[in-house]
Amino acid sequence: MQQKKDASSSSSFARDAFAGQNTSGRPPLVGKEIQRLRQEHQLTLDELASKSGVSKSILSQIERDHSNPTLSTIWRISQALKQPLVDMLSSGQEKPRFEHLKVNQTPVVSSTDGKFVLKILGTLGTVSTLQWYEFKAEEGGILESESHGSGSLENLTLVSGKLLVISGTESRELISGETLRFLTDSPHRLESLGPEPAHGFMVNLLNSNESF
Amino acid sequence: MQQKKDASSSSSFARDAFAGQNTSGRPPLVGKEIQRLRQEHQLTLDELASKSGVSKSILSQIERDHSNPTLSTIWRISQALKQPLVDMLSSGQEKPRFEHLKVNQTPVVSSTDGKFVLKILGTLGTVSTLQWYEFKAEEGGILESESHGSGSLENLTLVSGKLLVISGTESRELISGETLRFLTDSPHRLESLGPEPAHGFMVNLLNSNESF
DNA sequence: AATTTATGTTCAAAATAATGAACTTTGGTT
DNA sequence: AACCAAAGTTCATTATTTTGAACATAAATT
Repeated sequence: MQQKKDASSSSSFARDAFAGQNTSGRPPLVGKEIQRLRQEHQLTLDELASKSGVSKSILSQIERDHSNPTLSTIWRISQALKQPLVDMLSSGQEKPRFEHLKVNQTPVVSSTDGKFVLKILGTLGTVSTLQWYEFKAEEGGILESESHGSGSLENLTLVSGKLLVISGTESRELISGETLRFLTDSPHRLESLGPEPAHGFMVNLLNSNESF
Repeated sequence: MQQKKDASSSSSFARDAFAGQNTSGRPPLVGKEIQRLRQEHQLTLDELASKSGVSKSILSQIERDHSNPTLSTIWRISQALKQPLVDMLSSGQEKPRFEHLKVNQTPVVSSTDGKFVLKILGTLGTVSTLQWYEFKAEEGGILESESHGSGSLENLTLVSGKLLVISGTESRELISGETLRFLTDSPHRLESLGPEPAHGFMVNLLNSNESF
């Protein structure tokens, strides 16, 4: 008899996890989340094992965080549970927690030529992860932005006018009433095509560079 | 001499990746992305190895997708590169850059008398903690809402018209261009005072105390 | 060109994740 | 309670990742 595997594998995983120069945080513990999802789908370990192609024994250990799964293993599980891999990993981590907003002074930012005006309506989050704006731009008004960091998302709704949106190599044209959601992890640019002034709203989700 | 490791480990990783019942897709290939990030940070394999605590030999293999890294390994690398783990994984799988909602695809909610129209522009959060809207209400249009849960916050910006906001026992009158922020942990009510239609924008932060 | 230095790749061994079978536990039924 | 079936856990083995050292390759200096 050997009490080797489970007990020691568990502790060695923990050691492994904390190795290296990293002082803060730890690798995501996906066990709870996987178990939750599995139960939500009303699957037994055997069923998930056959769906995912991952053995039930390792599933059992992963759910209890007694094993340090391989990328391909996590991926196969996420596929079987129809859950984006990325969501599964981030779920264990901190959720955005909301804090109270400071008084809104509605600061205004405008392009150098004054043709593009941005009104900051609100900001939220400990690391300013969310901001929303109203914008007005006369014909030819341009707003150029740097990357907001990987994973950042911009949500544009055009109330009136015509707007050209360029992000990375792609571009879209928006007409009145339309909404566009796009990644802003690369420089991007908004241009009012006129003839009537563009007017709309924008909600930006900035990806904080927290551990996750 | 054995030509085992690199050659066969590569192919066995591939086999592994496609095993199981999953028919479509494949696990994210993080190699390219990791290499890109490392070079962006101007790090050598040795340097990244010492920063991350992951041996340089395995780094070399991971960058060439000759190994199927462990969750903790990827995590340590992502930490050293100051890159959210989740971003690193999703970078391989192309996400649509744009999501373009045409006018008629934007979900609309309206009051029974049709005088208050709410356009849902976007939602965010795995537990739907954030939503934003555009609204238009002709004179007399009323929107009644239940409590959104304690700690929930509503952010209203009025573009045009006049709006009466009642939350709990308090009430405020908003005129064009103003922004109001208030707690919605009790039933509340918006009323367009006219004569011109009220038009504005709303960002709601729902405080979800879900158990996870 | 030869020598050193820096960077990346492969090797052999050690560590551990993954597997299938055996075992235990849980819940329901007679 | 004894039995049974279903679900989860542990066991022994195998397959792979991970490691540190040796090796190879490229770049710079003499």
